[in-house]
Amino acid sequence: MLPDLEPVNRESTAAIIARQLREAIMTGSLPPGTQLGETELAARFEVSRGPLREAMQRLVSEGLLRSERHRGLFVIDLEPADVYDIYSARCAVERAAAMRLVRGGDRERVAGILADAVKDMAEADKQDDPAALTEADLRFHEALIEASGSRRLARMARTLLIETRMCLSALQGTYRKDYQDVDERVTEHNRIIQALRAGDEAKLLGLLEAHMDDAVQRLAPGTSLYSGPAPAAS
Amino acid sequence: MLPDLEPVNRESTAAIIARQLREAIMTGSLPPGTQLGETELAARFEVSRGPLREAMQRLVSEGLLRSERHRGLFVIDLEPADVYDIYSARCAVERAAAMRLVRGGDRERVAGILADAVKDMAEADKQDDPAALTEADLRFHEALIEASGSRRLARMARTLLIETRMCLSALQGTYRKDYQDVDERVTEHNRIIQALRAGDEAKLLGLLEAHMDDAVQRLAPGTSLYSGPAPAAS
DNA sequence: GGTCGTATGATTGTCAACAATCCGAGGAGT
DNA sequence: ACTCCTCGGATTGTTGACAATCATACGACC
Repeated sequence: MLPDLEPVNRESTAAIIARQLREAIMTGSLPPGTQLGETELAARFEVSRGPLREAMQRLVSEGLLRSERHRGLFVIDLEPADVYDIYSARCAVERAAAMRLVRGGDRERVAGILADAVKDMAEADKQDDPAALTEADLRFHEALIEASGSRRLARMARTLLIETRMCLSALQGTYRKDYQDVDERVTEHNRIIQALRAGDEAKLLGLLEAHMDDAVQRLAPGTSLYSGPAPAAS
Repeated sequence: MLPDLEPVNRESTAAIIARQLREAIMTGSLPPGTQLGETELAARFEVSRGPLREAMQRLVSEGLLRSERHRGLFVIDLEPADVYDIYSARCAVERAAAMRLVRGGDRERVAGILADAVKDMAEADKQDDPAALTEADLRFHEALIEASGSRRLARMARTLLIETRMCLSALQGTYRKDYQDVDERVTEHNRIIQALRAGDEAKLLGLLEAHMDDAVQRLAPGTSLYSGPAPAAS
């Protein structure tokens, strides 16, 4: 009779606060190493310390915060080895998502969504807006995962994409100088869409791997997904 | 001067409780769908509801608990589609771990650890102890991930292995009847070790995928990693 | 001068009480 | 018999207060 209406299930306070904290960490409002003072944050969110602590525990279990007992919670700081760690994990997750899509998803619909993100990337490039470009880039990958329909891959990817943005912020200086390659980045994404449309799984996965490897080589010169983790693996 | 002594960093109460809750969910002491009454659990852990709630929020963010506001927290219940979801995610994670190992790990040392787990599997088989066999099986995969040295892969795998055990418990009936294939399972694991020792990445990854696919086909007859997710993908 | 001990302030960890919401039983009305 | 309303018990959500721990500044002592 009525169109399928889903159960209400309102969001818990901890979930809302956790989301805002994630956003703050991702955008750099809470830079790596920052201590999260409970009193101050609780006042800012206009809640007591209870719900705030619950939210922070979520981020601890996601690996975005590190806890030192009786000392406080700190935003994790990324070491060089984390670049490889993050991107190899992303590669695994996005590979799996792509496989699901090719093997049983609505490829054409997804390709359209992805194409929108790439269009935004090109737009951001034309307007010389690096922040918007990064945002569109991440949205591309987020959409790819989302479209796979896997709750678990989505949850993993969410954290990994936040950490990716943290990497980019931390290495912003060295990132800018390679900025001329933005055309190539757009092309890479377009080729991925093309392979998805064609249903060419081998090519799609290969392009994804190469895409991740490119990023690793840009962010951590001298290392590569194909040459294995750095000696000081985390 | 002194041998490298690491910072103390004691475990938080929430972390301890969270670990015990995970254990209880994994072993089936808290079956899927169970509501976690705060008063009762807090009394059992001999803490107040505060730390307990913090611990439970961790499990919510890991996806092991689902939260219904003003109603309570429940152990997730696994639907048929989750089998594919879990195993495809596991496949991705373990693939990535295996790649790291082949490309930059101490293959021989790891192979030894894995061989121990397989030996325990064979032992459990001889004594007709299915619980011990499952435990050894999971320890094999846990060790594989652990040896990869990736914090992120390890975190993902921890949750996935718990969910794997939940699947096995839920489908225990249909699992037992295929029990004659235990030799084959041991052999599969041994072949994986062999490929790892040889450093044959392509073979290693292929064996891992096949291993996961076998499990999917056993647990959810008619579906396969290679044929794509079921229509009602979660 | 340098090191150790001590006190002080601030922060985190924990708890018990209060408020808000949900669920079920019971009864009135049709 | 069925529906709706209401009420009571139980559970969750939130808060402020208290205890424990940590970091820093200051002063005593060698």
